[in-house]
Amino acid sequence: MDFNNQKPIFLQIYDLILERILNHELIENSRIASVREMASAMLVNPNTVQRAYSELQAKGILIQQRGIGYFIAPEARILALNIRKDEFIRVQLPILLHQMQTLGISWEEIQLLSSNPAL
Amino acid sequence: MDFNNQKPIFLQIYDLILERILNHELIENSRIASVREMASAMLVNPNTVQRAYSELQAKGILIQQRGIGYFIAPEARILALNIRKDEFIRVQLPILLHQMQTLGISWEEIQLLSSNPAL
Amino acid sequence: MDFNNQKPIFLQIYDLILERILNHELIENSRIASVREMASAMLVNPNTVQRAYSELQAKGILIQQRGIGYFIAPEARILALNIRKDEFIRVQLPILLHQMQTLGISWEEIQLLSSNPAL
Amino acid sequence: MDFNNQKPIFLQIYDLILERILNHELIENSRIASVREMASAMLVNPNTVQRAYSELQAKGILIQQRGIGYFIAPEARILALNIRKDEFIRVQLPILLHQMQTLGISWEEIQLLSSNPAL
DNA sequence: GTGGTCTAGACCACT
DNA sequence: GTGGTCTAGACCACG
Repeated sequence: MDFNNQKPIFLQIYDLILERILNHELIENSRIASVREMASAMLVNPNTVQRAYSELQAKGILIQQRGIGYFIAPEARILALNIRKDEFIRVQLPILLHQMQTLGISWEEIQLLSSNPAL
Repeated sequence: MDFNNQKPIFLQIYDLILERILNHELIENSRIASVREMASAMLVNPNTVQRAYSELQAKGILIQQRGIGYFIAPEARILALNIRKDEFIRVQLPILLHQMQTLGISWEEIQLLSSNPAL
Repeated sequence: MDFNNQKPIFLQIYDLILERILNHELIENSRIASVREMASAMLVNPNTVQRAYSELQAKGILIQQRGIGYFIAPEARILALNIRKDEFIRVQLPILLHQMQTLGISWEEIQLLSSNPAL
Repeated sequence: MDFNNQKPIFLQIYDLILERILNHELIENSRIASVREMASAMLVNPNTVQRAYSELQAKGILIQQRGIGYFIAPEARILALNIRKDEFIRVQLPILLHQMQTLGISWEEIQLLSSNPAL
């Protein structure tokens, strides 16, 4: 967690969970840490975690079981992939292309820069 | 101007001016519209334009001549290019690479997607 | 049982039993499954079933015979009908009427929609 | 506002605004009271109003203009109507039909009850 | 124990 | 002034 980031903490948590699902660190159908557990693990207020969980539930990534906790949805990974991929194509790719054009950078240059170990 | 965007308006103006300099729509050494002119043209609060101009001045893109107005710096275009390129390499490229990895997208796929006319 | 529903599980059980009495699936004066039996049949915490039974007992639908179990009250069906009908007229009908007014839906429209086989 | 209601306050506010748009009490394109104004008018915490506004924004009913406030979206009324109508057909109508069946109530009876002035 | 909501009060960026 | 986020702490219903 980066508290000095401009990105809201609840979104950082949201992204972190998405990432962990993609990484297979969080397994479908398994239970995820309770709101309170996650909050104390991340040194964050439970409300903040709650908000991240709610958004994930709204997207179908998490499923709440009353009085028990949140679970990773059976189809969470594919959903997460689609959400991320969709956002990538819809938002980030156009920006990338636009920048390449105005900055006059070619695909060759980018791939060259990408092989820089410092990244 | 997209006022329903999450990007601050002053940053949108900032980017717009940078863009216009790169496009040769704004010529080095020429005068740029006054804060008030720009503000009324964009239906925006003058404070907002002021902030964009100030940031551009801090980066050396604009030069203020007291009592006269703001001018495009002689070396504005090359500066603008460097600012953008630097930010691209330092910030955006690493994110891009990370996403490609977690989403399992290859350069070939990206270039394929990029040729989509909808973008 | 729909555990991903916003309706509390104990209420779902409560309604289910009422429904079965109205359907003649549960017969007056007969014994209903014990709390533990019902709980394990429904994969639910016994506390949850207990609460449903208690509410039904409070309304006179179930009768507890200590050490033996719960029984469907002799007049359970008529009671259930009245409870439901009363709640319908007191609570649901006014809401329905209000919605019809603000949404501009007429009785004819509703009856038309109702004949939709998808419902 | 009914603080002793089981329905969350933020949802009550959400519904109230929807209702006012349908009633033409809130006009499209006009500004709605600021979060703080609404909060003090309703004797409620600003966070609670904030949440209601956010949900309305997510549905396209409200539009935020940075630093200025929230506005009723141009197409707010039609959107509100659709949201409500959709929910009515998807959720409430099936329940109504089901109840009519189990309670043995006919359309004639309902319309008779509906003309009761006490409602 | 679980999550859901609310308040009070704070700090921030933006207009 | 505006909204957005966060914390701390409380209370509630549910299992």
